[in-house]
Amino acid sequence: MVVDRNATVAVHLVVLTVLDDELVALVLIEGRNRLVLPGGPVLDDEDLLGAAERELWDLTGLEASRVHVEQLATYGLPPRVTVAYLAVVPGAAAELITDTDGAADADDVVDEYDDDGGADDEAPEAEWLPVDELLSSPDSLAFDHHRILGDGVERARCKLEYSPLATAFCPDEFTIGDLRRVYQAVWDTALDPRNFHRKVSGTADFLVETGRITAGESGRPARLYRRGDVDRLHPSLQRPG
Amino acid sequence: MVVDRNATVAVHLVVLTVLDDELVALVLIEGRNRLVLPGGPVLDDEDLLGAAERELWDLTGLEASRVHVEQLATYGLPPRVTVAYLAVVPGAAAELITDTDGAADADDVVDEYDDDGGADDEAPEAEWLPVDELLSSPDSLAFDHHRILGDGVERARCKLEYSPLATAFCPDEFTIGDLRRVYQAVWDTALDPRNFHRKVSGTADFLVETGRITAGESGRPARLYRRGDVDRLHPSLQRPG
DNA sequence: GCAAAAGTGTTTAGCTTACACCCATGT
DNA sequence: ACATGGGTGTAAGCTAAACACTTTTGC
Repeated sequence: MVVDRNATVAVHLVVLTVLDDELVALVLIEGRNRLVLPGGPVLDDEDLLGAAERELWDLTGLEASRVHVEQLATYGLPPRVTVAYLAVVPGAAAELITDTDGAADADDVVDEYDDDGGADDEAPEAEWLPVDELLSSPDSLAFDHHRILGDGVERARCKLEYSPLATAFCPDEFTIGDLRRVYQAVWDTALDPRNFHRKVSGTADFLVETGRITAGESGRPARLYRRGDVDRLHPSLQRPG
Repeated sequence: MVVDRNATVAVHLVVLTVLDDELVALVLIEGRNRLVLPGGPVLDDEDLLGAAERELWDLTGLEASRVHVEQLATYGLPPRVTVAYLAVVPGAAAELITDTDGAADADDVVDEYDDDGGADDEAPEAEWLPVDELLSSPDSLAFDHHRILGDGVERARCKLEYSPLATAFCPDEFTIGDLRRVYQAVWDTALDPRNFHRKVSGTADFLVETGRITAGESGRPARLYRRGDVDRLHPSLQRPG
C-alpha cells in the first residue's frame, strides 16, 4: 500500500460570457488547430481557488471580486489531477480582451500549461469561441477538456434556474432585457419578454432598482437594475422545453 | 514560479443512509471525542473514484455497483488536497454494520486515514450518527470535515428534488411509503402521503412496478417498485417550506 | 370491529402561458 | 408617423395543496 506523494495538482478554467447574444468560452489556441482550456499548476503559496483566480487574471486582467468563480469538479488519474473551475465574466469586460487581442498585445496572455506533449515557449493565443460549436465537435478540444467544458456549461445552464448566476454575465447595472438575452443565449431558447419581465421582477431580492434608466438606444428607455443579495431564487425560473 | 510537485491527494467520504426515519452519516471515532469522516490516500494504481469506492468497501463491504457514489468537491491547500465523495447506501445494508459493530467484530472496519496528528495503529470505530446532531455542533468533526459533511448533505437534499437519488437509500424493491420516509428524513419535513403517492407515480420512469406487494405488515399491503432508468425527474418534486 | 397504512377522487388556490394592449423613445 | 423595445393587464389552462373517502390488511 504505497502512498502516492508525487501528485501534480493543476487548475483549469471554463470561462464563459455572452457576446452578441451568443454563449462563448475562452480557449487557448496552441497551434495546429490544437485548442485547450486555460489553466496551469497550483503554486506553492496558493490555495486552489487562488490559483484559478490568478490564471483568470493572467488571461483577462479581471479582478476576482468582479468575476463569479466556483469549483466544478476534479478530473484525472493521480499523479496528475486537475481541479476545474467555472468562471463567468460580463460580456462588456470580455470584449476588451478580444479588442486588445486583435491589437497585437496578446503577449500578456501567457499560460504555463503543464503539458504531456512538447510544449514550446510560444505564448498561446486566447480567443472566445461559441460553446455550441466547441461542444458539437468532440475532438475540438485536447485532453478531456471537451468533457470539462460540457460539465461547466451544464452547470451554468442549471444554475440560471435557481441562482442569480445570470447577473454575473451582466455589467454592474443592467436592464431586464439584458438579463433576458443572457438567459436566451445560455439556454439557447426564446423567452417571452413580457412574462420574463414579470417573473424576474417578482422574484424576491433578485434585482434591485438603481433609479436610473437607459438612454440613447432604440425603443423606450429601460430601468437599470443591480443584482440583489440572494444566492437562491424564490421562486426559481423554469427552462422551457 | 515553482511548481508544487509534492502534492498528496486523498479522498474522503460523506456516507449517508436513513435509519429509523433519521438521516445518519458514517463517522470514525478516533478516541478522545475526535470524529472524522472516513477516507484515505489515493493509491498508485487507482483513479479518484476507485479510491473512494475502495474506502467504502473497506468500511461497509458494499460493492460499488450497489451504492450511489458521486464526487462532491475538492478541498484543501496544496500540497494537501482531498477530493470528497458523497455515497448513499440503503438503510437495510447499513444496519448490518451497526449490528456487527455491537457484536464486537468491528475489527474489519479499518481505515488507513492519513493524519497530521499522531495516528497510532488503533483501528478507529465506525458509527452512524444523526446528521442534524453533527451539523448543529460545528466542532464535532475534526479538520474541515464539518464543512464537507454540510456540503454533502446539502447536495443530497437538492438532488432529491430533481434526481432519483432517494432510491439509493432504499433496497432493490421498495414501496412508495418507504420512498416517502426517505424524503421526509433527508428533508426533515412532513409530506402528505396521498399527494406524494400521486406525484411520484406520475413522474415518468421514476419507478417501475415489480408486480409484487408487501405482506405481514400493519395496514394495507403496498405495491413494490424498483427504480426506473432516468437520472432526471420530470416533473421534479418540490421541497415544502 | 378497529387501527393502520395504501391508494383514489375532488375541490380550490396559485401559478404559468399566451397574447392584447399601452408607453416612451429614436429616426 | 412609424419602428423598436419596455412594461402592464387579463383570461385560459395547468399544477399543487388540502382533505374526504374507499381499500385491504393485522390484531
